[in-house]
Amino acid sequence: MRIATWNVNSIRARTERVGWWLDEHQPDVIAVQETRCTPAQVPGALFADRGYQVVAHGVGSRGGVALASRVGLVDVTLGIPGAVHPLDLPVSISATCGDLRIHTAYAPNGRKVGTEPHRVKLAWFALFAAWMTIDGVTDRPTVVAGDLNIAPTDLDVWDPARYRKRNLTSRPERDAFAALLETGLVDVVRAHHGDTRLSSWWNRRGDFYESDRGWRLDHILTDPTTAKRVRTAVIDRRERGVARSSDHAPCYIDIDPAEAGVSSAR
DNA sequence: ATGGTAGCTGGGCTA
Repeated sequence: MRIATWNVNSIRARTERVGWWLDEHQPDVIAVQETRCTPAQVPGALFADRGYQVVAHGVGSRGGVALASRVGLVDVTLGIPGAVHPLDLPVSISATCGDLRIHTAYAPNGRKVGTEPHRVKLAWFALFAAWMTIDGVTDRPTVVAGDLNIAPTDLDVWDPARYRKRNLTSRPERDAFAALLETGLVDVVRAHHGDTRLSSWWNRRGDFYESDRGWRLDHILTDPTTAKRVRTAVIDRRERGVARSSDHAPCYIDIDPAEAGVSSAR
């Protein structure tokens, strides 16, 4: 089972690249962030022609998420149940795909430490973590995949000292990320790459990609039992270097089948 | 510390 996540920075501008990538990498489920369109504007044939069901959430030209699956797509929840302004953001989708509970999110960017958008970002993380607990992340095979807009450690920033107190890398954001993990989730991409520096996003401006000045903002987390079944975890940085592609690289994991007779419930 | 680009939108904002 292959689960992918990709911030495409406009699904309409990226239809050709996403189609190529789906054909090449054949994910069973793909979580998409920054669709930058309404659910009705998501190009349906992109997914339907390849056998995927798709559900989307978002309000228009900014943000927006989608979840596409060819192994089933049921029990869908858009956003976080019960969230109220300013935390009722259309930035997450939860659904059951085959035997996996999948959550995708495009976390608020936060813009700048100390601002109102940054406070909303931190509060949204607390609420999202609570939603993960309520939905039972440790009770069934679960994957959380998306652009969480946090570089969780110094290994996830090209120049940690330069950005230590800045948006994406600040202490409060890293605490928020750690609190999300404390609901019972494992950062399986980091777990598969040891202490190597990793990036999933490179600023389009200047030569950030060419000089490998990037940040790891896109994440795939699983419950501990599923984490043991993860065979590979890949950040497809090559795709970031292709003409007319997104500023984020696609990421995916391959999950081995559960052993017969071994329950994943704990 | 600043500037650089891309996308949506039809000027400026967000990332």
